[in-house]
Amino acid sequence: MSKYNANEIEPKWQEKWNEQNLFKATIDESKQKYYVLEMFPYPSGRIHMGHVRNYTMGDVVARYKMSKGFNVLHPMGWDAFGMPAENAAMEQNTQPSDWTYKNIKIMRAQLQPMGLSIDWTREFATCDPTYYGQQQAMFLDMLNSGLVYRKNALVNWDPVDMTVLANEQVEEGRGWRSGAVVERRELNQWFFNISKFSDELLASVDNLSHWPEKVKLMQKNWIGKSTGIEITFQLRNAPTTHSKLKVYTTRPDTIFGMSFCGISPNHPLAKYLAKKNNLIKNFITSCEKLGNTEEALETAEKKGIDTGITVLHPLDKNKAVPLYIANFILMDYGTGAIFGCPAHDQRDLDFARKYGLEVMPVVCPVEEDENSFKILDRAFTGVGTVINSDFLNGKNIAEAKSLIIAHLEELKVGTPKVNFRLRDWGISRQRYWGCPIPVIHCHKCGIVPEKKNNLPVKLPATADFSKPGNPLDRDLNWKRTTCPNCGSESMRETDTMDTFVDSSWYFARFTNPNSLTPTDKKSTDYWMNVDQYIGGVEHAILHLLYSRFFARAMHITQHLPMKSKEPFTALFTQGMVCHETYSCFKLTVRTVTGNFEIGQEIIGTESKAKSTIKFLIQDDIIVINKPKKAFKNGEKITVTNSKTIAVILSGTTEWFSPEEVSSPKSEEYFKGKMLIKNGAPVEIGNSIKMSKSKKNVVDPIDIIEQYGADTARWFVMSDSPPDRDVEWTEAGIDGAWRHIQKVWKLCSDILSQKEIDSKVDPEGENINVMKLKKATALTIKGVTQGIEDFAFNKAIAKLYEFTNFLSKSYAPRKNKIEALGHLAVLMQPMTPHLAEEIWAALGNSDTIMHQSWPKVDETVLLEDNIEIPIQINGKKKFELSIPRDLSIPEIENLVLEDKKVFSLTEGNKPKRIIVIPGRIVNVVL
RNA sequence: GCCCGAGUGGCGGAAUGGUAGACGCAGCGGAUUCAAAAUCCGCCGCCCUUGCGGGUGUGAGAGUUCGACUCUCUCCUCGGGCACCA
Repeated sequence: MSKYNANEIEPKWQEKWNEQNLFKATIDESKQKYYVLEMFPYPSGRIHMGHVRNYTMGDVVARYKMSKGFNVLHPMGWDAFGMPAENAAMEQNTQPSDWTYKNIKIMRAQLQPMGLSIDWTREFATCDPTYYGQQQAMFLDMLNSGLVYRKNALVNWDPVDMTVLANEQVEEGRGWRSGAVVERRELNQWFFNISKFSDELLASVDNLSHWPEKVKLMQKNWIGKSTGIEITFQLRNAPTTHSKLKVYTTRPDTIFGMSFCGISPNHPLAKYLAKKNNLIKNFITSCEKLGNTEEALETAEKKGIDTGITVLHPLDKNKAVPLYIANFILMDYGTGAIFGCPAHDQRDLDFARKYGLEVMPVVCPVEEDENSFKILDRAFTGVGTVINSDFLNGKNIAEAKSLIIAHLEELKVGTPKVNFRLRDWGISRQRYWGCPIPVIHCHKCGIVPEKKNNLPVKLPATADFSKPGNPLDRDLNWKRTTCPNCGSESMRETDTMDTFVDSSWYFARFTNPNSLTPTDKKSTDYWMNVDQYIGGVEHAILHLLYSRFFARAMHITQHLPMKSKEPFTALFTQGMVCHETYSCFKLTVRTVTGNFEIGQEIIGTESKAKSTIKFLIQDDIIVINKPKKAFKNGEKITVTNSKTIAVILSGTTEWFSPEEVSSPKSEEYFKGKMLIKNGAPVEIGNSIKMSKSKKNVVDPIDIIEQYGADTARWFVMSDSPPDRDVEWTEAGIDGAWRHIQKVWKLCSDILSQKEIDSKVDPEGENINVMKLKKATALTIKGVTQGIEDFAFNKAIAKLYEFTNFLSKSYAPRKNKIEALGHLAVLMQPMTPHLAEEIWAALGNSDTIMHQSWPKVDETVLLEDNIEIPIQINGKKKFELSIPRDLSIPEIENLVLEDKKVFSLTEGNKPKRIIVIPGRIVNVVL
């Protein structure tokens, strides 16, 4: 046997697996199914380390479950619609579909060498008409069931991508993909009625017992349930069409502290007033412009305009407060109107201070005196006693709330109400590369659903990207059609669906990707739900919430069984793959002459220079404004002209990839890393998520070519817990590679060992066999537990331990061979190729995949004597070997009679002795 | 601002009320080698001690307990989520 050559061995086994169709999943009612799914990739063109980690985790689970006897479904597909394909089309003069399918081909070829146990016969891309046609069919069913509707709505408009974004896709006022500042526009849009399920989606989060708490909490917060009351106020001096104002509040207990009311600039009353009053009109216009930049959003001042209308207090006939239009009130939450109680709400307080409105506290903190309690610049939002509030005085907040709600209800001016932060899901996108919304605009019949027989509504094969905007809208050939209802000339809907729709049901489609309906009952009944779903935490809200909604909608439209309302039984969110970054600070400099010492700290003499200049060096000048690193490295560089200094005019950070840097040959130069091309020292930055922009990427393909898939798989699973970020290091991957070699060498060594060893004492041999059996049992236990708990790093630690143990064992050859077989089976989920190779070397002709997971032999774990730690006053002093099944009093006696204990206690009688059998003994003095 | 989570050797981490530092990486010493690589053996928290051994130690401080990395409270630092949601 020779060195383990992954490049030969891995493809060999992959071919054998394929020949035998080992991973093809078929319904078998006699076996228990297990559906493991990793979030499918976007076909960007190359796989990255994040994929390697994600798919290795899924593969470990899939292979483990297979060997546990489950009928495993482990599919793969492509989340293939979306903007990058259109951008590529624009930049490279190609078509989105060509670009996408080419990328899929490349990425499939890149995934294949990883040796994943995937049923590739189920593969599909969401841009396949066979997939999105079924999506359109479901859309029609959902339209029919009232789960889809169209409305005129203020939407987030991304001016760069020229499309609408969902609220969830706007991050800090910018488009999640383009980064462009989002504008508000009013457009006619398609919506999924996700908010209809707000309560249910919220409530059933608690039943997701195998989801990370973190994700559940994020979903809960996102849905954002609040309970309160809707109050109707009478207005005075208002237009007759708007004599009443509805306001939503969660703090009706503070109603006696009301000092103004406010409505959103988009409120119908505001719009009405704007028609008559230019000041109001201008104010509203300025509000729409405001809040466009990120800074404006953060520091936006509370502004308002007095409408001249007064609001009557429902419980205090003498009280009337002004009605403002205010920029901080959202139209799409509650009623778009509020009552302001400045003492107990920071926003209201800011507003009141600005406009000189009354601030009267109505809740007094317990430790304060109600007569002297004053609100300064911070609103009081804590608990306390109600004051200045008529019949509510002296009550606590909860009591006051229920009293006032009952009272307002009795007066018929209030209705208890629950509100949610979650809005309906706007899915219209003005893009080409997405699933067409299958409806037709007929000038006679209005909006008419396409007939199911005519599905899929296919995208035109090519699109024109020479102009901005939606190519579908310009493609009259495609757009023109006849009304399915009356046959008259009409136009297709040119909006396509948000790509999150595509990924909201792909897991269900995998159960039968060839079905002529979205799903079929037999397949979903058998394969659903996803038993283990694995992906990035970045999808904690959007994708996972949409999928939960879709599963419900699919149940209502009879595409999924009742049991699939929560489609993902267990969820695991893996951490990112990180790498340290390498950068140089590249400067534009102006040279100035002067008498300066090298290394001297100087102040920039040019007024344009913003920062204090630290040092500088040499003709072509390296100036670094982060001096620590520069200085350490300073010795290496000789300054030729000490009169030349540089003044920083501007600087940019330039990033370098790991391939571009190396360590200096001798550490005498400096510790750290340098650029290979010119020896310049680089600044080593924190380890952060691998990203193209920071260039801190390691290409999985290079790694697999160099070390093999098993090494890469082993490395990404070792060391770091899977839910945490893992740092990719050269030393780490080398270590993994050495271990693979070591296991293979161990296999060779054991097999080439002679059948020995007559010299060995029979009793000694017996002890070695027992030790090996015990180690085997402990390893099986540890690895099984590790995989079951998603603690792959611990499973791997056990395998390291066992390998080391086995390589030092003096047990006879036949026992070692048996142990080696166990090692191979236990390693199979992580390093399947190596496992197969060992299994074959041991003389087996069948694949190791058919080998079932070993069981722990508990009998060998029981020992007659156990080592038990002895503590004196809670501090461990030494260990004592005692017979396993002694009773507590027997242990006590044994310990008290022990010489060491006697000397440590100096003969004093212990106050107490605590015995935890099998664990510890604590002697308390 | 609000809500979560995490802080353990030089590094990744293990131990979730009972022996702190499993396992890996890096480092150090040795064997092998003409030499190197590879491999193998040993050491490896910190302080004192030639050694035996002792002390100390899980972000800081208090508390609960026979016993705390683990539970409670306060604080510090880092990471994440949400952010005019009335």
